[in-house]
Amino acid sequence: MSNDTTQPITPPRMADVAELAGVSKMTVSRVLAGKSVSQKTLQRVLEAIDSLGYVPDASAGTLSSGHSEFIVALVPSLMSSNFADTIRGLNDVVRENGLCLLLGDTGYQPDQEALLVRTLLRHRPEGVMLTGSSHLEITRKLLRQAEVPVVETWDASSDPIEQSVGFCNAEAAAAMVRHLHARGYQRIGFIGGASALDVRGQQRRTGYLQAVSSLALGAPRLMEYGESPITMSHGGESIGRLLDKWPDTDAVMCVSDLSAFGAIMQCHRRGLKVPDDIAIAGFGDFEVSRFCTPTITTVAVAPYAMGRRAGEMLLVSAKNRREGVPRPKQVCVTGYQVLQREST
Amino acid sequence: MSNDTTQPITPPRMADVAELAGVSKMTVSRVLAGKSVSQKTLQRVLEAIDSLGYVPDASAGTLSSGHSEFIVALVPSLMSSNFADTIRGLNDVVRENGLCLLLGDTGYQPDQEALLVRTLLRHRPEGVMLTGSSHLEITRKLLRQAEVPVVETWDASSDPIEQSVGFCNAEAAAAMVRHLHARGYQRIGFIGGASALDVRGQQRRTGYLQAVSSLALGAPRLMEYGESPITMSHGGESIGRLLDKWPDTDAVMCVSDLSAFGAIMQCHRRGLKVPDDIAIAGFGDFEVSRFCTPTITTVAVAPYAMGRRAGEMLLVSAKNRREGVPRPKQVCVTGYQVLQREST
DNA sequence: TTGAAAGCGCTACCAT
DNA sequence: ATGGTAGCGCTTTCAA
Repeated sequence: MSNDTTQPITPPRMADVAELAGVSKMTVSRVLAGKSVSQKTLQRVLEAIDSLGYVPDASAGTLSSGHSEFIVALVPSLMSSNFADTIRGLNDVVRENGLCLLLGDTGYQPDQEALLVRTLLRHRPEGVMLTGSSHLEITRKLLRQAEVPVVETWDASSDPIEQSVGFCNAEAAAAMVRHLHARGYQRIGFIGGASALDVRGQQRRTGYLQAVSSLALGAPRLMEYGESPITMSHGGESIGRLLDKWPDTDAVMCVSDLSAFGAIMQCHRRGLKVPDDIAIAGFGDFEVSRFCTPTITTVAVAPYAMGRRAGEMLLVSAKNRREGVPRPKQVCVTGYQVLQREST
Repeated sequence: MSNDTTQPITPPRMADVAELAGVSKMTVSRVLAGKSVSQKTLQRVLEAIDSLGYVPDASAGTLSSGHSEFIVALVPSLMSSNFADTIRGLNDVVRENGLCLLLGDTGYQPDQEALLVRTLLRHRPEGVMLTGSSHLEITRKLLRQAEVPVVETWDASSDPIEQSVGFCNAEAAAAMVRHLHARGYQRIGFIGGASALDVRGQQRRTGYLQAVSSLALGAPRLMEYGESPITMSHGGESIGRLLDKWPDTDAVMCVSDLSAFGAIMQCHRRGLKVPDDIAIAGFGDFEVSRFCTPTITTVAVAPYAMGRRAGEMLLVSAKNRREGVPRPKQVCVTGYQVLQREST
């Protein structure tokens, strides 16, 4: 009968490895850190680690060294493939450098963001990636006091907390309006969410309004409806409302490809041809916009690249902090591109 | 001229708070843990915390208490909205209970999974969520040795490492084939990825093969092509190949709604009507399948619910571990449902 | 190349 | 209700 005790068995510690290998803890520590030890010692230590199944305790290491090897990332929503791509880019860089990702989902709630920042700062991350440039003052204060490297993404902020990587959402949306106008459309509407918390959506709306105004396209045709995150169902409902209100609309730009797709499907059901009866454009270059019929004219941004860049900026900044090098504010403006496809 | 020094300022520690409040560290610790202290003391401590901007150090707490308050989650891909939903469900539960999510992306690579497990185990998580039930022996061993609560998701494993929550992918796929057959389709094909590493995709293929065999539908029409994660482009290319090989196919089931969508769009381009000329079904009930034209017949699973359930199981298991209560193996089978829509 | 000692910031435990 | 003491398991620093 085997001794099947259930009481907590403490996992092996570094001292156990040291004893088994016949060396001191320090030597084991050096092996783990990849520092130079003699060939023979290395061998013995590795064997001991292996035979004990030793896994170093990160909290002890962090406490002692002052380096957590954590990067925190906060996104408004885990559901959007756009933010997921940014996380993926960040994670790739983070993993390549042996760090870990601590993820938080703010649900587009600034107070939730503040709460997450406060909670996650306890782990003394080496860097924090935020989404957008709009944050509560308490959030900024917590970050400032922690002196932690911060990079804001998805928005080319003019006054970042520290660094930012992104584009101007208003400008990109305006570019789409100008593009539609250049193709001959005159009565251009906009479909977006009703939530003021979706700052990037609001910025795109602002860009639309500015472009409509400067092109003298008449009164704006603004349909704001539904909560973020914007989904496909959003587009179907919104286009109906917009056309009810302004039946002679000849083109619509949507705050997201997802709602553009929903809008197109709804038009088809209503017997409207896209783009012959009405043109519909999206934003974000989601996968669906490349594969649906008609393919959707959109604005490509670079979510994955933003994530990677954010990771790189964070790592440089973390290094500078360790070395006491000053960290100037920095804005990295990424490009966007209007992609003309079949829907306009 | 302000004293703009760049040298690292150590953040306030608990002792600083204690001193300012005129109490001992222990009292501060109790306040933070929400334990009972006198009203007056509480007030003073909270004020001190606030005025210093004190943020407790999690690594010190973890080292001392033995509790990390981390939950680790490993997914094959951050891009799939299905896995993102599971993460969201898990994260919601995790956050509701004040813990943090450590996220890892295995890229469908078992060795990457093992590496992540090894790395993340250093943080002594209170629980680990894995995707699928197929893992390297080293992964299982690391997890077993750590005695950490583990739950595998997306697969009703008959022999879980500890717990599992999911459904039988083969059975669900077979149910779809039977559904198609019941609607009168006879020459049913299957489109999936070519990668053996996508275990759930392979299981669905197995289910297809079993159903085709038991229904005596003749030789299987199997098109395996492309790498995971399966995307929309996958479906377009695969359907072409499948129809080239077996032109009289009357129905196709795809390993994912995304490839089903791609396949349908490709059919439209070829002038084939769906479902009149060919029926196409998907798997997973992605958003696109509810909104495209025709809407796509699919198998709904419950990604978000699986994530939540996994989180709950993990927390219970973590509590049991703390209290020395034995943790029996446990399999939670979640449902699936064939949704008949327009595409079949 | 290796080792011994000190201590990182917190919590458990036992006093008072 | 509150405080003192003793570590948690590592890395840093200095010495050999």
